[in-house]
Amino acid sequence: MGATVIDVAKIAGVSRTTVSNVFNGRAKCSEETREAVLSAAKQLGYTPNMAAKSLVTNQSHLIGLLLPSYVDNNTLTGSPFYNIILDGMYSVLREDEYYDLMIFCIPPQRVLQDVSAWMDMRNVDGIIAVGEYERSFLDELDGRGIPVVLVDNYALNGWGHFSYLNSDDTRGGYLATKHLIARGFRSIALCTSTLDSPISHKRYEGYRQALQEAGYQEIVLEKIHTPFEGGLALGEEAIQQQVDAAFCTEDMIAVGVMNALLRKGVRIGQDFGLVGFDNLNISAQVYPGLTTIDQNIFAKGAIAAKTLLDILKNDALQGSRFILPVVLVERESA
Amino acid sequence: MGATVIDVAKIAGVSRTTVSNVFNGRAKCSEETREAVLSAAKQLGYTPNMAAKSLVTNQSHLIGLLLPSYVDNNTLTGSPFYNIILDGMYSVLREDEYYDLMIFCIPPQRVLQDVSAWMDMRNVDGIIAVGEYERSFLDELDGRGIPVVLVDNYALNGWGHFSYLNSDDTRGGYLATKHLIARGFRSIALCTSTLDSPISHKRYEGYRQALQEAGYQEIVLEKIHTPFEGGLALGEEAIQQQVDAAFCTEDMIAVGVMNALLRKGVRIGQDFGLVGFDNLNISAQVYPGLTTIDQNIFAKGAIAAKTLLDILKNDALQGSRFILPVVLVERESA
DNA sequence: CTGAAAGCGCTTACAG
DNA sequence: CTGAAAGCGCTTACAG
Repeated sequence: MGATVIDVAKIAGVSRTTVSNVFNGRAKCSEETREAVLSAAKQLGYTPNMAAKSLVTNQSHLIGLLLPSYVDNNTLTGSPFYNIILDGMYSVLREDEYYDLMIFCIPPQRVLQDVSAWMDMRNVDGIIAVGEYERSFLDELDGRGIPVVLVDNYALNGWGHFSYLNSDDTRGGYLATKHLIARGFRSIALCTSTLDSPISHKRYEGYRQALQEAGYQEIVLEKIHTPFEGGLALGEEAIQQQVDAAFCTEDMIAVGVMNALLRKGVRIGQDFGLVGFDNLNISAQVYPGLTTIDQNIFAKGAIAAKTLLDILKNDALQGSRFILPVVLVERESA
Repeated sequence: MGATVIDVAKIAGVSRTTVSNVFNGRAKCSEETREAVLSAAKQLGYTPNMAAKSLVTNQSHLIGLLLPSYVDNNTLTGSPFYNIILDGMYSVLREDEYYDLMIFCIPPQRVLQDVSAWMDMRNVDGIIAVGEYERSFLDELDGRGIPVVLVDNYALNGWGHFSYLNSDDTRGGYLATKHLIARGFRSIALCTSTLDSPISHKRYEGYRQALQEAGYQEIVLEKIHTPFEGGLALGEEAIQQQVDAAFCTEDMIAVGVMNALLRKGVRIGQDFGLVGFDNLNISAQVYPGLTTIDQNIFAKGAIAAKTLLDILKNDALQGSRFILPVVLVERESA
């Protein structure tokens, strides 16, 4: 609130250097000195000022979290995915009170340049970036020289400061489609926003592979929109095309499809098989429950944070690529 | 990235004071000097370092956001409420690139003392606190001398640095219950986690008032749990008690109740009337759609942020109390 | 309209 | 094991 290292030094009867040393465990010092400093600090309610500390050490202990934009600008609201991944990150950061997260939601109008200036201004020690970004922006990120953890980004290697974290998207698509086939469905559509997104494309590849193995035909239904609303439209489409099952590349799309079908009186699980991807809370909350691919988003957030912290503390190397396993969670929809 | 005020001064051929003046619009200066400084800054890619700035001005341009704990520690995942309110806050902060948010999720084990030290360390300029807190912690918050905006907190007045933001919870409870009565339901339960929470209690008061006016009996069903799981149990309870309608104090509870009832073959909307509170996205995504009380959470977040910024800029006074209107959104569940 | 000097609260070689 | 001194990048009276 006000006490500085000088106040503590005065009361403890030592120099500021010693106070600093005690707090940072730098130089050895006698046990008495240590205790004198600590008790003086406690008495004064002393807390080191990060701004001052940051200025001299050039470490802000701040992590920048980059989140992609959404159609309607409300990144967080758009999908529960972000909640969960944030909770995962905080679960790790909490144990390391030292590091704080600063979120940069990047809406379409906000030029990436602004974001860059922002990171300069706050002097972030590291970055976690979720989703896909322009190549030139990635170049710039890498150019900062600080560690970056990329989550759900399928950019190829070649940068020195990036580490990658993905789910096994292809396998997820494969497992989902295999399950629908095993359940006896024969006309299985893929419902997605757009296959232009690398992540959707990976999931599509798994879908295609499973269909090929079974000798079935692929039916790709795309609809660019916010996930739920897109799903609503895709549900109508699925009925028109007379497919009897769908693998959706996101749970929220599946929830939209389900809603559209229930409205038409289709019995989900019997007449129509539906599998999502993510295992968001909502997939267990709708009725009938949604069968889906669990990608453990919470762990993803935790691992992203852990990876970055380890690199910052020189406990890990940059450049790793980590792929999280996925698993099918069977509920009532297929 | 590296350029300092000195580098800029050198290139522009002026003193650091002048550079600082130009950037902060402090003293008047000739147009030529201004341009020289600006172009030098641009050339060098200069961005003022917040840590240094903060150290001398004693303003961090950091806002601390306090979020309450959840049963399972995963604050954000627990309810989509937080997404939306965050989006609302960011919508305001984005226009004011200068301010950043730092989130403090407060799980049960994290002593409030730690949080306090944290705010000291980061030297936050202001605080937004969502939910209820211990009286002693509120005392301490007020004692910091920085502005605090309390959201969904029903603590009484008496502190000098607090401003309050609430929804019209009582009216919401009243509207919801009135609606169920008008729909012809006669045995209307209130489903909630606990009436010990002031916010639930306010909603309960509206419920009670409406019932009294109609001469109906109140039936309070409580279940302390995460909202959805609690709702599941409350749904069972509602069937046993043979009530024919329920007003739930949160949408997520209502979603749980709905799930439990659908599972028993109850036709929601016809056999059973259900009204929630919040108007989360999920209330429009489940089938049948959930009738609910809209409290415009996005606006709540935006207003909270705006209120704090205005106070920080001396454009507004502390101590205001703002109550947001609520409105009933009719869907299919009642 | 512009600049020299002091200082914000801390850490970091360096000397003792 | 401990301390005096310089310095991190900025702003702020104050003088001119």
